[in-house]
Amino acid sequence: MDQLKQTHCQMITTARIHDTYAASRLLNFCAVSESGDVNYALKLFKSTPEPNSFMWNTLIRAKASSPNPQEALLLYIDMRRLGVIPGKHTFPFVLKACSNLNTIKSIKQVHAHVLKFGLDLDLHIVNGLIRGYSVSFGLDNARKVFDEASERNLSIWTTMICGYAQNDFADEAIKLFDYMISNRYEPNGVTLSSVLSACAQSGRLDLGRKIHVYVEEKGIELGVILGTALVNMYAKNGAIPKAKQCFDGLKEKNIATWNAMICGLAVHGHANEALEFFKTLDKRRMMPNNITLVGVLSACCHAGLYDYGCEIFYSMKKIYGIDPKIEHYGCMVDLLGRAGRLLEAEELIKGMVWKADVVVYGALLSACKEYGNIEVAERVVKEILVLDPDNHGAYVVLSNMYAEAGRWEDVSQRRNVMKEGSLKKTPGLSSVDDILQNPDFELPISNLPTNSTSSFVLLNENNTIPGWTFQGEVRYVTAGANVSLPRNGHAIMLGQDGKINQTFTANGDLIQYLLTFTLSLASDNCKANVSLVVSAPDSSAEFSFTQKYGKETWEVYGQQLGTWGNGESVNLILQSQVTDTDPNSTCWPVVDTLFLKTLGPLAQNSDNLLPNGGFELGPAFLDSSGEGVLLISEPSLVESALQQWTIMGTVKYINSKNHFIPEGKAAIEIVSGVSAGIQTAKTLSDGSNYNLEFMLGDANDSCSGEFIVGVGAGSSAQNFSLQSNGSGAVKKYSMTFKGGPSLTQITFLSHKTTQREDGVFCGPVIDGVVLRASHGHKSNLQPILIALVFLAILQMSELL
DNA sequence: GTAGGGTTAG
Repeated sequence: MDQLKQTHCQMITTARIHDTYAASRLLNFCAVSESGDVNYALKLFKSTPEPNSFMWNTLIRAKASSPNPQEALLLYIDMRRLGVIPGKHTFPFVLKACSNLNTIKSIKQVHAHVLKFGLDLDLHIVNGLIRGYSVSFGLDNARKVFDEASERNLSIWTTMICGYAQNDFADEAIKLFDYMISNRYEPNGVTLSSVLSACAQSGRLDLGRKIHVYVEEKGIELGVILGTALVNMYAKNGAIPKAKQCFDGLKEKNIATWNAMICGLAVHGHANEALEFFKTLDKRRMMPNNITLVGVLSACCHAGLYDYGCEIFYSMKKIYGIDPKIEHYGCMVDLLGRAGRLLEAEELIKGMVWKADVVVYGALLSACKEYGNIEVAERVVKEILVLDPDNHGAYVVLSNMYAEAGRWEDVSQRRNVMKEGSLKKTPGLSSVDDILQNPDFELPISNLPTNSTSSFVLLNENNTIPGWTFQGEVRYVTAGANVSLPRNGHAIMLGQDGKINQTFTANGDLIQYLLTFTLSLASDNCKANVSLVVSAPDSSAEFSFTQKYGKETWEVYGQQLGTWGNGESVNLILQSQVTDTDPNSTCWPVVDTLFLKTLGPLAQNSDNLLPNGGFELGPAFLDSSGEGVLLISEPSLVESALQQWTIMGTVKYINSKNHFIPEGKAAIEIVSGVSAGIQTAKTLSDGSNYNLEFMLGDANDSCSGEFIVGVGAGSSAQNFSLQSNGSGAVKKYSMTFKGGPSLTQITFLSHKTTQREDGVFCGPVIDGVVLRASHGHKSNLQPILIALVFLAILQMSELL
């Protein structure tokens, strides 16, 4: 800076300072260099009569990574006010500022400006947008930018993968990584750091190992970040010796590397070793940070080291200069709670400068449960419900505590409070509830023979099953050598005239109930044609095995039971039905793992005329529904399990956990071949132009071949095809059509039958169906984005 | 003359 100042003087005395180009070089050094001085840069800037866009960019860049990133945004606003046109270098810095801001969410407004200046094709800017949305405005938006990018490079893939990993969507991160590999991109160390983090979160030691081998084979340098990610991956997955080996082998370590080791050891019950590592930090002249102390305190919790934990907690400010944050208090509440010091824990929470959150209270509630302290638990539950009115878990814990203490009146009172809706559900959101009793038949029958060799025990009046009533031949099935069930355990076989039923009470204003369940057959060598009939007061559907739609011996089905209001009593009946008599048949239906999901009123989406065009609203996925949930033919819009769509043939409702989904968390795979598909209808204005957008893809389920989907909209029809190699691809299509006089129908029908190599029927994936009024002129700016621009300009002018 | 993506947490 000394030399720079001398040069600056020379430039002033020789009037060269008026050469804006030369002045900008001075500014650049001050603003960007490690040995620079941002304040000096600001003075220089202010003394420049007409700073050019380079100077603006440089200053915005400096402020974007400063402790006050909002100053970068204010500079950008000044720049606009003075009429300086931002360029392709401006927005990466402005977007960086958005990403670095913790509180103000400005990404959407900046996005609007990017569009306004026509810079949305620039890859650096696309990257900045994805990053910005990932940290502040939701992954769905980030993914939308990613999906709609005209072109992608490794950085963009990496940013999106990192976005998932950092937001705890490890499975999504890994899925996208797989997809990236299938698109033949070669990951580098930056990409792999994020993927390793995802492997650590989701227990993917297998993939983590492969990445380690890949890194070694490719000679990718194990720098401190990639090295730390690797150590963390091994440590979190419990491969402690391997973690240590990597740790020792790293040339460079920082505090994060040590934290990965300490936290990994703490989590896996090696508390004392974690503390040993912690004590070694001193010798390595490494300074612990707040995360280190979280690890140390949690190690103390796990090992019950009450005194040492307290010592660390009460001296951390003095010794390490770290103020205890809510995370540290969380550990302490846990530590005190485990030691039975519930009142002290409660006092500790009251004394915090932060507002206690659900995690802190949750730790205390667990301790209350452990020690049976109902008095404290009641106070804690009250606090939890203030913070999170929908927290059923807290009620359940308290209710169980009453039950354990024999306070049955309190139990039923609690239940009533829940039913009367002091725990109100938010409309439009779905929830999965424990509405049914014994829904997976794991509460055993009254006289389950302990050493019985029989896997099928006949129910009778002395041998009943909790929660259910039954008639006819009903058998209690236990998984074993000759019976396989979704979660092992138990299930119910419905034999001759077999029927089970259960009554539950609807709670909430007109809520729709969707049932998911698994169905298998008691013998895989079936002659007779037997089906299962599931019925409720307003609906009935018949399920039978016709084709193989998954690799398991059971299949998962979804059905809408009906819509009921508060207090209505619903009788759910499951019974066998013989459609082709064979008295020697042993081929009866076996049902298991029933799951009820409720859906509130349908939310309207302003930029899509079709509600549920993304198929996000449908039946629940079971843990065992890796192959998706089958929806059978249902011609009624009102009775369909897939909101707003009728079903032809059989379609599979698939989720992002187990399949490649073009958008959001769920999609439809048309599996039963020719003329199977989905249909919806909408009142449109007669003769007006509309635009229908949708995505056609494959589910990454090895379903390969040519997919042909016929799309009908009003009186228009068109075929769309996709050559699938079954590894997760998607194509976006659109078509225009005219609205009809009454209801206009929109139909997606498969024109081909496809089978996987293992014989399983499969087919095209449909997702992201968007219907919009078309305004005639061709614009690649979508209406929503145009609206966004106007909104943003309005907001910006308010700021000014 | 200016630019992008990464590790650790109750």
